[in-house]
Amino acid sequence: MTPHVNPKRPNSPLWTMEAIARKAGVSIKTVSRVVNREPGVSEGTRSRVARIIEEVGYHPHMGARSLRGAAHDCIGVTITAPIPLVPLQEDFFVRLFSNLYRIFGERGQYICFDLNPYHPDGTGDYARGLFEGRFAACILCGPLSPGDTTVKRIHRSGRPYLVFGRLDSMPECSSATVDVESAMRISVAHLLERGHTRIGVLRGFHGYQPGEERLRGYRRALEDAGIEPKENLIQNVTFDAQVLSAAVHRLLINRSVTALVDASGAEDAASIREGCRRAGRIPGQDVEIVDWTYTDGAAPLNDACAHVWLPVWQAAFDGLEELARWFDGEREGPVQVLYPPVLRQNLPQATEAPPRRLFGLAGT
Amino acid sequence: MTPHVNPKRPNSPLWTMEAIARKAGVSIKTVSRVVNREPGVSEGTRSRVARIIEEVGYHPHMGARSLRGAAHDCIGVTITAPIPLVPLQEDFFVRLFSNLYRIFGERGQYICFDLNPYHPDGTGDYARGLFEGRFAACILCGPLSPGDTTVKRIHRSGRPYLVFGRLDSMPECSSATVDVESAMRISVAHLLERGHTRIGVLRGFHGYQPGEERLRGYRRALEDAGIEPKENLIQNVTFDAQVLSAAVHRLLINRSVTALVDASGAEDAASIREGCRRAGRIPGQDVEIVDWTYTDGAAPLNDACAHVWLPVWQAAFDGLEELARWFDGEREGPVQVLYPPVLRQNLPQATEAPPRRLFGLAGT
DNA sequence: CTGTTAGCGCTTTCAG
DNA sequence: CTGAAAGCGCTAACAG
Repeated sequence: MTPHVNPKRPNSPLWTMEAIARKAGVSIKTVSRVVNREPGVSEGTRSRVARIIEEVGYHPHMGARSLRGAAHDCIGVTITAPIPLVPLQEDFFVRLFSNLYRIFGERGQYICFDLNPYHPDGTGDYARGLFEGRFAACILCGPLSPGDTTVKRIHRSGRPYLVFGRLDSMPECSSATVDVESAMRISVAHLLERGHTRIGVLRGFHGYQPGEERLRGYRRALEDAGIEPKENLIQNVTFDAQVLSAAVHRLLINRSVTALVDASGAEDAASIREGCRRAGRIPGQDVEIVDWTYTDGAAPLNDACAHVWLPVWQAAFDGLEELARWFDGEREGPVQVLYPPVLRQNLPQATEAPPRRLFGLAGT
Repeated sequence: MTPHVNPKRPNSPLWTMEAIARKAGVSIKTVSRVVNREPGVSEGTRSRVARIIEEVGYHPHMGARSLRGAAHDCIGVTITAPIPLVPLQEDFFVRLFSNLYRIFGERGQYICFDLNPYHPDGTGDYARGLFEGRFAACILCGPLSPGDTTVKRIHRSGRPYLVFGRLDSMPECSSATVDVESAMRISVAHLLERGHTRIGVLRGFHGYQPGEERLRGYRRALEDAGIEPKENLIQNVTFDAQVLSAAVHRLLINRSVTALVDASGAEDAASIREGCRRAGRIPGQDVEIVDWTYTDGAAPLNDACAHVWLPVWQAAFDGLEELARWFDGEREGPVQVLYPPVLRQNLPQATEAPPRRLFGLAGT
């Protein structure tokens, strides 16, 4: 029943077309026709071959098939930067997954994650799944480095892809994101209007494109107001609670700094508050804060004077729909979804939930 | 620079070993040696070839490689039943994913989901990812059907796999789960001790193995007490809120039924409560309820007289660790993790959170 | 309607 | 140290 298994090749297929063909007394090509529902096989032969396939649980070897360059059925998700720099919120991830299932999974396509393409020996390449012939399309999560060349290679390959972010050097990049520069401009402009001149900034994604966009927005806002940008008021931060509160402390210990933009992207109110406390400052009283949020109507920090909503999720899910249409040939690539940020004042007080990071949970 | 691209094969590799070999003026085998870090190449040749590989962004084609039966690096997760029958809670899924990342992803392995292997034409097979040569190991989520033969094929293939559940007809099955039969026995026994004789049951997973285990546990408990099992007191339910409350209503409208075991697996307190209300009954007063939970110390239904904790998550994550060891050859398969359920009384009152299902979120 | 042949990109085996 | 040749399982192209 079970054909010969070669101990030297533990992962070799249990059944091949050739074995099925022999069992059915037909040629390999006939089996191929049955498997691929091609015409040119009599009903009798077809059902006989189909029954054997069903019986033994034969499946065609996708490696061999893909070697012929046929269409794949695997959607890849990859991470463009080391995990600690990618603040995957649980909520976002769950929604991403749910949408991927609805758009691709329901038709039987595989959804494949390449979470850590960075080999210790430095041979990492976040697009490897695409170039290894595994992914038919690719979704890039996380910030791009300004000097990134990988996404250009992806672009040139012609395969459908989508980046949740942009790249200055590559306006043609297939992307779905929010205008971060504008978010910073309206944040700073709002504080300028309220009379502040020395405005501290918590700037996330240093060394990556979204960090650049934050910097440009800050400069533009001050230039527009005729003020010389003071870049010592910019603190580069990560998503680490210690780093965040230390940065807030460093900025606010200087009492001439009367306002703060939380553009960390961390949505971590507790750490901001802790930094204020250490500096002896009280949000809403002796320091005004504009904080950024990814959820409309949700205020990570209740005492902020305004919130800037970055609809990154909405952009991402719209982008996925377009990516699917590109994949299906219903439109051409690249995808270009860009949402404006929205400044909101007077949000209702809310419970300040701590951020829940996907990869902080391991072992629980 | 870019080699010839055949328009008839849009997914063909952009670079092959042959192209790299030609560019470097060496043979294919030498390139292969460099790619696979095999000895037998001079340092000069190696670095020259490596530089070209780096430059053009060459990656070996995994289809071609797997054709030779080499080890794969892709861990598959598949669903053993149609999605509506698999009550994937968001929390569970997030933890599953996080653990998969920690165990497999951090070493650079791919994690690939086959969420909907059920083709409309009936050719579905939840193990396809394994037999197509995509997965090196496979994790099976969801209940198995008593007549399942697919898992036997997986078992015979010798590849590492893990089922979050068991199969009566296959005690050797690699599994990590909780003793559901025992959960039902202690649930019913507890209510018998409290003087109830007509005990209603909400039984989930009808037609699947965990449904069978529930039934057996119910029969055993009554037999042990010398009571004739009355199977008309068993209501088969799904995870649908309407179905749940209707079943509760149907059971409790008969006032001779004084107790209820919520073995739906839905953790949906609101629907149970709604069913009681419709039947004019008050939990804790004129009906005693034992409800099942997947989280220790969390009481889905506050007015229950007892809770049975099924540590399915803990079993699952322990099982994953063992699966990884099997995968690495540090132990032999199959994995056998079986946790006992625990009956808890007097849990503190908690906020009754509604269940959040992973695939109920699509589009948001 | 059915079968034969060549070759996809890679690794294994064997020769230099 | 390096390379040539065979063949993995499948599909495209071409014969019967």
